[in-house]
Amino acid sequence: MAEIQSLARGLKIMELLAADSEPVGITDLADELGIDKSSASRLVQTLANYGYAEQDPQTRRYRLGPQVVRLSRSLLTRMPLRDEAKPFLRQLVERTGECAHLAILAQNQALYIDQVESPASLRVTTGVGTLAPLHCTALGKSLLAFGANVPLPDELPAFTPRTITNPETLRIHLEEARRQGYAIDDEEYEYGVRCIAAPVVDFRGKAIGAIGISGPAGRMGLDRMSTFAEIVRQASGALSDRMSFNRT
Amino acid sequence: MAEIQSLARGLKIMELLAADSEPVGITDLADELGIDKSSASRLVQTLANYGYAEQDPQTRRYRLGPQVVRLSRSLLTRMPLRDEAKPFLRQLVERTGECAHLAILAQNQALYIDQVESPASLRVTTGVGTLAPLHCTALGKSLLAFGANVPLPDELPAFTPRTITNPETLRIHLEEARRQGYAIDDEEYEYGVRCIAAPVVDFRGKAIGAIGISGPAGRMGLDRMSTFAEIVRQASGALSDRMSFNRT
DNA sequence: TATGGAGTTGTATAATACGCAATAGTTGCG
DNA sequence: CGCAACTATTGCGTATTATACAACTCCATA
Repeated sequence: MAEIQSLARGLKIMELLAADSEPVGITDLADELGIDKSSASRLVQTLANYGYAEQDPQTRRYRLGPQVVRLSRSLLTRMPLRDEAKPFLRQLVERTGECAHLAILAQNQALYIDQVESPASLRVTTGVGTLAPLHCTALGKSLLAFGANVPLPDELPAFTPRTITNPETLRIHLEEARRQGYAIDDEEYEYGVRCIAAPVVDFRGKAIGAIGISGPAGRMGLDRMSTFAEIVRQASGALSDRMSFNRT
Repeated sequence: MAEIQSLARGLKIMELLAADSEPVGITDLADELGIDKSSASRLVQTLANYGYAEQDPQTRRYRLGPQVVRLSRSLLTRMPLRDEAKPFLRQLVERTGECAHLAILAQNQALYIDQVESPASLRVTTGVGTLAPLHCTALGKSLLAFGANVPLPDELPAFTPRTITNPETLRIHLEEARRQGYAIDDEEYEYGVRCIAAPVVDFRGKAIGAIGISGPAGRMGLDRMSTFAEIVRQASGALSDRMSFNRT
């Protein structure tokens, strides 16, 4: 596991640039990485040469460059799951009136890779590229419950009073989700937001992703949850079938 | 302009991974960069360690990793222009029934950074992260005509018979766009697709981006173009006003 | 005008990434 | 079924290359 130091440092710089909402100065970068200013300067200049960083001409500080957007698109458009899922996401919005999302597993979190927005003016959008925890989101739970060899998170941080923080409770909860074929997030991640999601499975029945809907608790009343769940489950099933066909 | 070699090589590898739709092997990477296989292997391993590359367990080949999606989102969400533009994009879709797009200048090309889809089943979508040439798209022409110090492209490749390939013709065309306050793409980039776009300008009147609509030529008849142009111009003007206010 | 802070550049050193060669693992063909 | 050709990975000595230190420049501020 030989690691190229200067490449690793460059990647870390990109992450620092991404983490800070304000442009970052060379000195800060150098301090955070524990390297000299000169090294940081040259690394970030190299990033800038290739469009991965950008220098604010005024402040001489650096922020992320537009090249990362291109790479992201390249990855997303080459993802068969994403293409196949799109019509189902649209269908979900049409049938439920809520925003629909598609996520995959990345770094042991749920990575949102597509979204179709609801026409309602009050809606729950989650930008493409967002990472969310597995234990308190409907998409995350679907990935947990139906994924192959997905370990339970070590920590179960609480985001609202309803977040499940006990591993044993979560285990039972996931068991339930497996039985039902779908997972629910009942204001466990964000106040006033409920979600329903179901896994997209491959030919082995293991999750390669998850799709679901999110909406304000007002519209996603508990009485309507089972109806919505059925709609989501249908869509995820049909999408899973399509994905299995694609397997060579 | 000292460049860190191994970081540059790592970035180039990411671009190669992005360019190929199929996963790429170490040997190919090494050949294309003109370096040894061992170096390529170690570089791509480092990328993989940080989530910027992923190894297909079956073929041992590499593709882009999910980390780039995160970086992209981080960049896009921190872009004030994008937030401000969203309602105007929605408004454009509402008023014209066509897809609306937002682009900025990146690497002397038009980089699409947001999109709102039309509800019509026949629609012209351009994924976020797409790069398009400046000389034959409405958004690109807007950036060219109203940008500060944007050089005319050296080459004007033809994509359709209507593409403007003569620099002098383009110059006059841009002059016209400047006078009108908007730019048109009349099937110059893609058959059957017409676009109208106008610049988003800062307090100096220089373009920081452009918004516009794209639709099938059938619906975007030449008789309706001036109506649509007025709608786009209004939206871009209002958005420009908002962006000027934000300037400190 | 001086001063303190920023980022960039010059340079010698030594760490580091490099290429070569050998190994291990896989696919394909006879 | 076994050999051959190809793949990716690892060990290792060398020299390139990235590094840290320091000098320098550019700005803002006092």
